[in-house]
Amino acid sequence: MQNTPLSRETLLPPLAAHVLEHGLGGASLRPLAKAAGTSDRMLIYHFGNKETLISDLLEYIAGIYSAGLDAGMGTERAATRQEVLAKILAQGREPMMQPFLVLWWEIVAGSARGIPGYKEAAAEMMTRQLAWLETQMPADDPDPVGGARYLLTLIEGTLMLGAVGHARTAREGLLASDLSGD
Amino acid sequence: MQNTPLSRETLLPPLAAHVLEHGLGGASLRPLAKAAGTSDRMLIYHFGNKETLISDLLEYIAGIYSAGLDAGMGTERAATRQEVLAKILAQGREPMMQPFLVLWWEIVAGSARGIPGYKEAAAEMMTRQLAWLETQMPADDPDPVGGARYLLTLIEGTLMLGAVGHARTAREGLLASDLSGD
DNA sequence: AGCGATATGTAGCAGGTGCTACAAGGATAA
DNA sequence: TTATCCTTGTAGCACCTGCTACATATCGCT
Repeated sequence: MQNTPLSRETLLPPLAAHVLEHGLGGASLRPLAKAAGTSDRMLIYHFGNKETLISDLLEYIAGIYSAGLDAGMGTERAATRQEVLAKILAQGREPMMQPFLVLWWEIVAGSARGIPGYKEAAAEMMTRQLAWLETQMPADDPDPVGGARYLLTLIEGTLMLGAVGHARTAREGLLASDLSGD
Repeated sequence: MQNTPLSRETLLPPLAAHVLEHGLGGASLRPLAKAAGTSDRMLIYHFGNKETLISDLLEYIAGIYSAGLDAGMGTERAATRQEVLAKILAQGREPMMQPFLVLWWEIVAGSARGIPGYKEAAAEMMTRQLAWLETQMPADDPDPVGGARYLLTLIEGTLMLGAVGHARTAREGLLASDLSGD
């Protein structure tokens, strides 16, 4: 009956799609299995238990995210930190990114609460974003490494405020800063 | 048997304590009721359903948080933005604040996902924190309103990075900024 | 052809979920 | 006293939870 052989590799993409749409918190085996065209029985068979399923899934999603960052990197370099910031925040406002952002806060929450697998995935994604951000810094930036960390802090703060309906607060805060870097 | 009459008001404090310790995600009626010394039956009776229970609880917790901010406000004013930032981040590192922070990310996640009641509570808490932050700005700050928004963005970004194990990244980022304000 | 390993379907278990039906206590008002 | 309303306890329902026992089916290998 099945056309494609079942394995972790073939299962993870539809599982990730389901989680991106419906979230991690309410993700239970039977809906997940349905999204992957299988049964809960098979998910347990291939992953052992739910906890490692979620861990593997988070790792996989972190991988997609990293790949997406690399792919979405524009060709021309920004000239100022403001431009870098504006470019990234604009990217975060794109509809395509929304499910990712929503899931992201769930991962942060799980990480803060110490749920197995969450902190690893979250830290991995942040490390990747930081590395990517360093490549995006202006060519003449006096301190690209520190600047990237500074911008990352501002970006995450802005995203958080946006998530709770305070996008305007963050925008006004950024306007009130100069971002000069020295 | 019961010494204190049951009502929303008497139920909310023990419920909030339970949620601060065990989180919102896994909070189900029977454990919540047990923490409050009642039965799930009574929780439904007094709140109607679980959704309004959680909404009321979030509102109540937001209230505690605001009160705590007011109470925790030091007497002497900081002289520079760096001092304000350092003071607040030090406060966020206190053990007493940890359950609150952990819960906070769950609220942010719920807000981002649009779960009823979460966005209201989160926005309320941010509004309060912003107002409090404005009162904390240095007396000679050139732009206390914008500066408070800027600092709030930095604070939340720092807290988020801390939640995912990147506290050091945020610290280095803040060192690389000057925070001057003009 | 026979055999063992891998893979999958069906059924089900023990426990948890939000919520409700029903009855009964207790206070209060007539 | 009787009637009424507010509050509470006991059972229970229908469903969902992760996971498992058991029986097949399918495959490569000898």
